[in-house]
Order: sequence, then structure tokens, then C-alpha cells
Amino acid sequence: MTNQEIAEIFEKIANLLEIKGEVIYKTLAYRRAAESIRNLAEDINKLHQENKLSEIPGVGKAISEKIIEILTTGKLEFLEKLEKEVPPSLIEVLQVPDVGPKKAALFWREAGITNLMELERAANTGELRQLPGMGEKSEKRILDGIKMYQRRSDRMLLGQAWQVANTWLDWLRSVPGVLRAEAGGSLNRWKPTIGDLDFVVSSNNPLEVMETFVNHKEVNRILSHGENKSSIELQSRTQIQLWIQPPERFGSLWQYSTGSKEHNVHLREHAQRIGYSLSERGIQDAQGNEILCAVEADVYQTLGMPWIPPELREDRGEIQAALNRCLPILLDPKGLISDLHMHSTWSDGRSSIEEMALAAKQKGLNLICICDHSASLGIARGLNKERLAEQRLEIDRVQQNVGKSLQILQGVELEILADGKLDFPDELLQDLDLVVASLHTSLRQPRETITGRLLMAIRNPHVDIIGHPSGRLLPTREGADLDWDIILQAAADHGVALEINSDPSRLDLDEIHARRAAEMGILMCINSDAHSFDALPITRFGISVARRAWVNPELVINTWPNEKILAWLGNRQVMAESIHPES
DNA sequence: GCCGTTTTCGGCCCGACTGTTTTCAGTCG
Repeated sequence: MTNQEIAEIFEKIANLLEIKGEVIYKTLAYRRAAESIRNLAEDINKLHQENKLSEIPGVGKAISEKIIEILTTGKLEFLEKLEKEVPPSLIEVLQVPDVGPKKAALFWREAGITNLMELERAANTGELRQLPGMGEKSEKRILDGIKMYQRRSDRMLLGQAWQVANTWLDWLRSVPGVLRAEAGGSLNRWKPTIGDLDFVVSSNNPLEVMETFVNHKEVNRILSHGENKSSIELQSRTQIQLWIQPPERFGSLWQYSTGSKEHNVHLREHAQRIGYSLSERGIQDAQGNEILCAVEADVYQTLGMPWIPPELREDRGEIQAALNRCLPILLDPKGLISDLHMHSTWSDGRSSIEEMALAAKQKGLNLICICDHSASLGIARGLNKERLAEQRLEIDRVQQNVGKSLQILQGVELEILADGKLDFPDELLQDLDLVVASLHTSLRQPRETITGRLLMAIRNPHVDIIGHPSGRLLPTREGADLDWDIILQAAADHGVALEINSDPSRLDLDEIHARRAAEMGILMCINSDAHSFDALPITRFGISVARRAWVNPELVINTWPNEKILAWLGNRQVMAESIHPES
């Protein structure tokens, strides 16, 4: 049973209890526990063995007993009983916009509705409007909501979301009356996947700006329209929300809209403890005096702490850290000066080595490494020994052309084969400047097998970096079922760097494991894995993973000067020569 | 059900918007 599966069980309990009408704080407790289990870096089975379940935030006596029951018996009597009381198919009804626990309970108890299909039928026949508190408009809203739910678009990937968002930000900034426009929500926190887009605007003419916003030419439907807040659905099905406050309240608004919800709840609890009340409009002290916050830092300062960077605002300890004045130092988005994994036309890239090098130089990088695929990845036209030798000549030629400000290394993205062997023999590997070893095939092997494959790569002294370690593909394909305790320990023991692959559909290591790796002092490497020259800037997304994972910049080898990287590689080379892998 | 710089009991975040109501409940972020 994985952390994810346990978290889902508690989420389900929370939903069912809410419909049942249990006191709200009990359901909140289950939801909070689910969220912190989802964010755990360590395997919950291990925490159980070590008797540390109650150290998980939000997990007390009752919930840890339930976790133990699930882990030891594979089921939970409490949930089974609950499912007999409240039909679990009602949870789907909760997914419909404007339907929450109270209405779901009303539909179920008063009209016998237990699933989405029955809800739709009741709305179509006009049965819903007969219920107390319901009317014609509510009925129509629910029908629309069901349609929206059924055609809902998947969460967008971060890269695509920023593209769309930048277009909207440009437009918003051109609207008369807009003094400032910024992205809020999960986008501003650089979360790997984004649901809706959130924007915040400062303006002294909110009505006028809102009017322009909801009449934008791409709007399909207006979901809500007020003075401070409006929400629209585009023809593309993307939903956008806009908040507006005057400039003197903009800091509070931006802080509020950036979230996360959990961060804000925790922050408000803290505010309350020290005698303040916090909202998107400002802060009130105990006497009811308003403290206006024009910038976000004012909000945090009033509450007795330094400004917390948005990427940290997930309620994963950042508020306590801020209060203790020990927020982590985060990687500067401009701090990457090398990129050690990119492709070229020599395998499946679309740009020549020269084009990649020129773009890298233009971007201000000091060092790049061309890592085309090794032979066995046939679909990517992987290189063999002979073509690698030819490629070395080409790299030397390009190096001459681009000059000394950019150093070009020759590496390889080495295939870890299904049986755990590496695609190239050691003699070939030792001639390369750098080796990135990656899994691309047979990712669904059982945990022991696939962990063993990766272990063999980590233990090979010629391997410097493990590329996109889990192999996940967002938003759909989960990563391999790795035993992370073993993998991370091996990486630490062998001084191998783990890649944070910047491709928006990978972002792998993910932030959970990157944070754990950082705590263990493991080296990491943020690479573009670019397949064309114009993809080099995507390292910004890899940087966001490192920031969200609290990674100390010193552990990120792309922040090192060339000499330090070359010395690190050199040391590994010496180690490799002194070790006989078979002995 | 959880939790403690006021607490081991008694609290537990805040405001905007909508629709159905004549003052508020429900939902959402």
C-alpha cells in the first residue's frame, strides 16, 4: 500500500463524513492528514515499522491506528461501515461545480439521488427545483456544471500554463485602469500541473476592469461576476479567475491568491494566535484597526516573519521556518551556468551541435554537454562506438568555432537495459567526458527488479548522473515503482548526481524526492534534456522544482564554475580507474 | 480528529459571490 493510496482512503473518508453531516472539524482533520501523507517523502510502511506514524503532521492517535489497520490487514473497517451508511458514488456528485456536501446530502436524502447520472436526470425532469432552497437557476447551474465536469480539461502542464498566462498578463496590463497585473495561484507557486489560471490586478476602477475582463473575446461562459472577483470559462475550456483590489491592498490580495490554501489557513491560524485577522483585503488588529499591505512582504512582516517565496507556500514547514528565521536559501533562477544533458541531430535531436552551442552561448552558459542516446535506443537513432568517435571530431570543430567562453563536453545518455546491464562497455565509457544513465524501457517491472537495475547503474563508477530517475511522464504516466530509500542511499554513497529533468512533462526528480535528496546531501543536476536549440530555456522549470524542494544551491552542480565540475568529473574518473568493478 | 509561546479542553480561517430568500446558507478559493 503506497502513501498515495493511503492518502486517497482518508480523502474518501473526509468526503463521506462531510456528506453524512459530521462536524466539519473532523472531516478537516482527515483531509489534512491525507494531504500530509501525500506529501511525505518517506514510505509510510517504513514510518510504521519505526513507530513514527504520529510524527506525521495532522496524524494523531485515531488516524495512526487506522493507518496501522490498513497496512496490516489491507482494509479498514471504519470505512467499510461508512460506505454502508453513505453511498460512495455520491463522491462523484461532489465534483460538480456548485455542489458541495450540503447539497449532495439534500439530493440524496430528499430525492434518493446517489450518483451523477441520477442527478442529471433529476435536473432534466425539473425534480431538483422542487427541493428546499433550490430553484430554476440552481437547477440550470447544476446541469451546466455536470456538462463542465464531463468535458473538464486535464490539468495543464506548467510550461503550457505559463505560455497562456503570459499572453493574458500582457493583455491585462494593456486594459485601461489596470495599474499592475500578476499571476497568482499554483502558477505563481510553479506547481508542476495547473488547474485554473489565477490573476490579480491592482486598480482604482475595479468595475470597469471586470467588465472588460468578462467580455474578453475568448470567453465562453461567465461563471461569476463581481466587483472584486470574477471567473470565466474560455472556449478552450480553461478557467480563469481574476481578483481586483486597489493598489494599497495589492500585497494582501496577491498573497491570498497565490495560496496554497493550506499555507493560507496555517498563516491565518498564526495571525489569530497573535491577535490579528488576515484576509485578502488586509490585516485587522484586535481593536479592529486595518493594516493595509501594498506588497506581500508587508503581510509577512506584520505577522512577524520574513517574506516567504511562493514556491515554498505549501504548508510543508515554511511558516515555522520563517518564524525561526531559518528559511532555506533558494536557487537563483539566473544561477544555472551549465546544462549537462542535451541532444543533437546525432541522435533524436532536431538541432545540430553547432546550433545547440550557439544558443547556449547566447543564453550565457559556460559549459554544456552533448548527451545523445546510446545505441540500443533504436527509435532515437542511438550512437555506437564508431559514430561516437566521429561525433567527438564534430564537437572539437564546433568548440573551435564558438570560442573559449563556452566549453563543450561529449557525454552520452546511456541506456540502462531491461536486465540492468549498461548499453556500453566500460572501455567506451571511460573515453567520454560525462555519462548520464537513464531508464527508458521496461518501466513497469516489479519494485525489486527495477530498483536493482538503477542500482547497477549508480554503482558503475563511470556513471556520473542518473537521468530523469523515476521515468514519470506528466500528466498521465506514473514513475517506476522504485525503492527510494535504497536508491537515494546508493546515490549518496557513490557520489552520483541525480538529475532534475526540466522537461515540463517530466520534472523528474519530483519535488518530494528532491527535497529528501537534499536533506541527505545528494548532488543534483538541473538539465534541459533539450532536443532543439530553442528548448534550452526550459531549465527554468527544473529550477522551480529545486526551489519547491528547498534544495540548497550548493548541491546543484550546474551552479558550480567549470573548474569545479571538471574536477568533480576528474575525481570520479580516477575513482573509476582504481576500482575493478568485478571484484 | 488534532493540537498547544493562553490551553491537555475548547477551540479550530476569511471574505466574495450566487440564489433563494426577505436575512442567510452554501460554495469556492
